[in-house]
Amino acid sequence: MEARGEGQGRSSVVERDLGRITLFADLESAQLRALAEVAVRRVCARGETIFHEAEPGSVLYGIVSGLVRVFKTSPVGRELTLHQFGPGDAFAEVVVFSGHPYPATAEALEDTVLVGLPREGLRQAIARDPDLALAMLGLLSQRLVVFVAKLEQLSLKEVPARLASHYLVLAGEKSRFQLDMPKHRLASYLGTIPETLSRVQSKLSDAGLVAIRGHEVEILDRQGLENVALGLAVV
Amino acid sequence: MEARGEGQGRSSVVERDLGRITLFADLESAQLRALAEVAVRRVCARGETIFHEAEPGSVLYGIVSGLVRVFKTSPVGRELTLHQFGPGDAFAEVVVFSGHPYPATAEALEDTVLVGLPREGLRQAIARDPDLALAMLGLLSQRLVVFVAKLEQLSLKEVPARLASHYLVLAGEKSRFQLDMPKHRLASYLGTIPETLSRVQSKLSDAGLVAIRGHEVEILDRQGLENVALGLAVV
DNA sequence: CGGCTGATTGAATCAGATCAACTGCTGTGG
DNA sequence: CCACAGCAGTTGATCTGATTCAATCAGCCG
Repeated sequence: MEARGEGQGRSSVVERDLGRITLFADLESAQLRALAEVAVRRVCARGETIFHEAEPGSVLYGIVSGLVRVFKTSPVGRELTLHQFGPGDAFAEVVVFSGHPYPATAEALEDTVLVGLPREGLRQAIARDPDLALAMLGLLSQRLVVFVAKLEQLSLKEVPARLASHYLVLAGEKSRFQLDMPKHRLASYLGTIPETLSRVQSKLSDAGLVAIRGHEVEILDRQGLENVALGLAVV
Repeated sequence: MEARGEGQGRSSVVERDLGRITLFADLESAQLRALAEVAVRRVCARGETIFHEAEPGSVLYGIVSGLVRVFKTSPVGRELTLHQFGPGDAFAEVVVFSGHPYPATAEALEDTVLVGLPREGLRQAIARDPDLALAMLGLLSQRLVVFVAKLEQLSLKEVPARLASHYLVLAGEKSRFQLDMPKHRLASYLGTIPETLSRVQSKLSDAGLVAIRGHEVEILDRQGLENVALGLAVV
């Protein structure tokens, strides 16, 4: 449970938490204090559901610490992971501006501390501060770009191409990196299932494009991997 | 070609056009006039490409009249239609706020009149007018909701379920309606190909759920169709 | 040492894509 | 007015990527 102290004490804790959210990092301290007035702290245990798909609600969350997964579930139990968020990230912006219920389910993957911002308080802050408005628009646009890429992958690319691009994104400039989630979740993130992911991973290894040991991946043939990612080469 | 008249004349034409875009419909006339100063009119012939995927750019478009399709193309030539937009709609908001190049290609399906708003002018208008900011946030959120639904459909539902939901959306309360695009484009919109769409459509007809004559669809068994849409029933 | 979860492998199956042929409609030009 | 080119749509036969089901294996922790 949270401290229930009134006024200054509670508020300044939340204010500090808010400052850690990227979206609010550049706010004037007066703005931040105003937001802190309406913000609520929420602590979730690992495994806890933060909100459920189709549940009506109007609060945007920022992650102070912890890890959160946002996903959709099919009637037959398969899952599609839409995002995995860490400290500093904000999510569920959509319910604040669209009036829709939560379009997906959010779950805490670790013990997680959140700051929640209810619709009205946030809308007022945005109305008062154009920079915050633009920052929020940037965040949503960013999200849209990611979704368009995901749609393209799901509809037009096969699993090897999706996995190859994912590796390339994670790798960036480097040639070795760590997978940031267990493989069954990576499968759900790529819109497939663990068995298929496993087979595809072997194929990429056998083709000499990557080497995998546990959660560590090394890129051996970047060009080849890019060709697979673009669908130009088969594995 | 467009009239090239300076000042009042040209500006007021654009101003009238801007007022027809839903996003700007509620703007004060002073705001509208300011926007009109930076807006450019653009006329596209049927079949013309408005912008191409990966092309750098920074202008948001509103549709004064005509019809526009936004889509992604795969290396092997398959297409995924992301949206079809008509008069009053705005599109390509993403490039204004994210700095990314256009994430998809836009094509005029009919002779089309557009108003284009370059990044800086629009950002200034938004900074000045909180209501416009909120309207824009609402639009982007709306878009995100649509994309999440599309992602779910592509990854978790099979083609019959996608087609059934599409019918239900188009139908609304009514039991008869017109398809708003030719079938090959509907296929691309649902993430499949014309042959498959054709077969699935027959299945829905054979199961007595719908009746189809040309572009007119009649819903015969709403409950049954909803079950298919949810993936609860097979056809 | 069990027992659990995550990961892998194999065999069978299936939805959807591909390839190819054919129908029907519409508009154009001889 | 008919012939025919051309595109939209349908239908059939086949192929294939991916899922399903089942069994096994590896690592980890109590």
